Amino acid sequence: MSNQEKRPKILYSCYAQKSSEGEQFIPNHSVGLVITGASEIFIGGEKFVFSDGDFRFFRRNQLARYTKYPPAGGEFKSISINIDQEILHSISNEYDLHMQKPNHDIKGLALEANGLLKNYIDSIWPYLDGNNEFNQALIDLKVKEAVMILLQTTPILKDVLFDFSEPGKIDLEAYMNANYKFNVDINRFAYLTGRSLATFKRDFEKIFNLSPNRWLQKKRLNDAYYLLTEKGWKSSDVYLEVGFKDLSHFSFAFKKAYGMAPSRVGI
DNA sequence: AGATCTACAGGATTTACACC
DNA sequence: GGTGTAAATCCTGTAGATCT
Repeated sequence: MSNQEKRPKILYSCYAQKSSEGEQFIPNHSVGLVITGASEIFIGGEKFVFSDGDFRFFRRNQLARYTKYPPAGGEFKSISINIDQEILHSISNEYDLHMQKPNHDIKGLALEANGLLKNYIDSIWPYLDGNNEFNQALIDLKVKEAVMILLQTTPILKDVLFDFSEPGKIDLEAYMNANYKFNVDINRFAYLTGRSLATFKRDFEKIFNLSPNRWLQKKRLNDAYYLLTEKGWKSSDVYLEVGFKDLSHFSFAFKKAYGMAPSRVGI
């Protein structure tokens, strides 16, 4: 029951803001290029830095926190190609390619900027402006081409690309403590820890004695309390940092938990 | 301006029940 | 036992109003 969301397979991003931060769930393997600007990406304790002309690969099923920096007076530009499971399955069947042994060490990779990749990206350009005008089969071929180039230039990725396993039942306590700041829904946490929604909630209750959302909010409010009292942050800076989406709800929840409004706690 | 409160839709949790 | 589903209930996220 992996929830397939509709996202374009070939994506051109362009940001002019001073620096943009965010967090994102990466559902599919992706390969791409930073055209101008720089980006920092944190995935599972690892930090990746990419800038102009760097090719990169990211493994699927990961939570990432990123910051994009446009060059002085310019825009951050990048291209990424989403490699979905369907296409990988068909390549696996067609060319009899299979994973030898699972490689979980690779979360992301800087790829060598060779001629194959450069020419491939050049050939992608026509696909970027005409929105949905392109035949799906044509786009699928381009994604397929990307996979073949990756296999040719970076053979170790074979054990990542053709790893079709779903996330196993991993240690819930460790995973949640490492990733609770990601403001993603419970369904996703359940999938990423290898459980159905029902089992996830039951296991969660056993370990933490709280339902997932209550525990998440307690954790986040705890962090907020620390930042407000020890670090002297303003509540308008804190609420996003700890994973709340809205200042009004943050102050409401905070007051309910600590008995006073966040702006009064630090004093 | 930032901070707080209120009301409501939709998402999350609880409860109950069927399956193996 | 452990597991998935459905309905009722509860709660969070959100917009807009109000306060400081």
